[in-house]
Amino acid sequence: MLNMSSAQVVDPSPDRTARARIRDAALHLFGEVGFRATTVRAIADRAGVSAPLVLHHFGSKEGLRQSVEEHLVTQIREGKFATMTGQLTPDELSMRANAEEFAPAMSYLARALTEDAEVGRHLYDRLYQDALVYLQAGEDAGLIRPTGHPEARAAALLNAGLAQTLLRHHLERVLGMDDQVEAMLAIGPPLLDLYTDGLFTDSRIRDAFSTASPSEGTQP
Amino acid sequence: MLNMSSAQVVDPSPDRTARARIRDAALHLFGEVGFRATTVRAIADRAGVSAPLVLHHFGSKEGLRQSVEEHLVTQIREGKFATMTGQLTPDELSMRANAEEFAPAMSYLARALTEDAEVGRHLYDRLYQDALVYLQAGEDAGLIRPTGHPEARAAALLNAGLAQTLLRHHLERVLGMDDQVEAMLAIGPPLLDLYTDGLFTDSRIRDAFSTASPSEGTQP
DNA sequence: GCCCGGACTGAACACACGTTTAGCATGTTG
DNA sequence: CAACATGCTAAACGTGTGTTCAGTCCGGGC
Repeated sequence: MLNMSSAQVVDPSPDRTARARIRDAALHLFGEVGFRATTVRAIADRAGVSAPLVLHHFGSKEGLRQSVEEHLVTQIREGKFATMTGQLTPDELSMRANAEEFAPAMSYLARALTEDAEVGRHLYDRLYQDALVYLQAGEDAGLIRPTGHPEARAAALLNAGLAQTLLRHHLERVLGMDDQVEAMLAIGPPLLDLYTDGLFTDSRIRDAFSTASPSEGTQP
Repeated sequence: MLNMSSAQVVDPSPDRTARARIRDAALHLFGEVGFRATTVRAIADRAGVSAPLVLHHFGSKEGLRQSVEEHLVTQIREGKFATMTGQLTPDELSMRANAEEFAPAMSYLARALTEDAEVGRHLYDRLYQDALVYLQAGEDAGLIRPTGHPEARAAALLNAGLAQTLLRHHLERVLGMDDQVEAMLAIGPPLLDLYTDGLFTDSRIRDAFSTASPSEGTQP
């Protein structure tokens, strides 16, 4: 908010239509600092246009948000953003490319997930359905253990995956990593170990919970 | 924001000092809708006082936030909020009591964790240290599996636990639960199974990742 | 009684910001 | 050429909101 007026006019391709530049600028700023903290003038500055032009094209700041979100919803439908749940990882290079390309959208969606925005619900529901069928397919193929609570398991695992994106800044900080990709790579092995062997050495802890009360929680 | 002026003046104990009522009202509203979206007048209404009195006691809206956060930091130091990472669960009744008592603070801190607020870093660092020593103690006691990446594992598990709080609204929605405690109880068993047996039936998936590249990620 | 300081209020101020208005180019159509 | 639409801007307007001002009430010390 301080030197918002002096925001650099990033014009990677100055020939693109002003309307597109405005929408990109809005996505970037909304994702970075949030909708309310972003001023129409800051969006205009970043897109290299005047403030009234923003409203000329989108009617209002709220209309601009809706346009941004509609664009995101189509991308959600196309199955992008699956990487938010923990990288599917072809290789590090493509991870970096993906992270860079979708960083603004990811920031926006991360924000939308923790507030109760329509687009956040949309994304979560999609990822949840994906997780359900993915886990079921793994079960059918004999790769994933069966469970008596498929919905709860899918949701819990989805949350665990999303958390690595939502809390990426903290992850980088405590692990001393320089960027998100590095941090994601660092937690890969321990997560694979967790998913393969579990965390406990035996069933004593689970037994303790199941005898104490018929259903219970867990620890870090 | 609509009928913010008609916010009910919740006065559970009208004898408490105005200063305390103001701080409570601020914590509640900041946690509910965020700092920027909360007006000084709304805080004053909720506390049953006038807007200038808020500033008389705390200097400015920003000063009020700092006062709120200082109060939270002392509570963090006292080790409250450990339940954010997945309930330690004495029993359902105390879970509900705890959830109710700390709901406003939890909302505030959940928000602080996903933005990059000072108090959020403070909380995360504390929980991370707790997780590290907790897991190490479990290892020493022979209950937790050893790992070659204790920091990364602790951070990843901490995130997974926190996610259940950060994404509680989505969890409730997709599982059709009525409140957070119910949802937490629902994911307890699958998480215990995950921690006890793992998710995969054998090590094929991990092997595939370790042969493909020396370090890699995961799926929902 | 008098004074002083602190809690407290209604009214007003100042600024930020979304939005509106009026107008200027430029290109296209009749 | 006239008429008009389109993309765009500078300037101004109106409102919401943090903050300040001036003053009231009240309790305690002298």
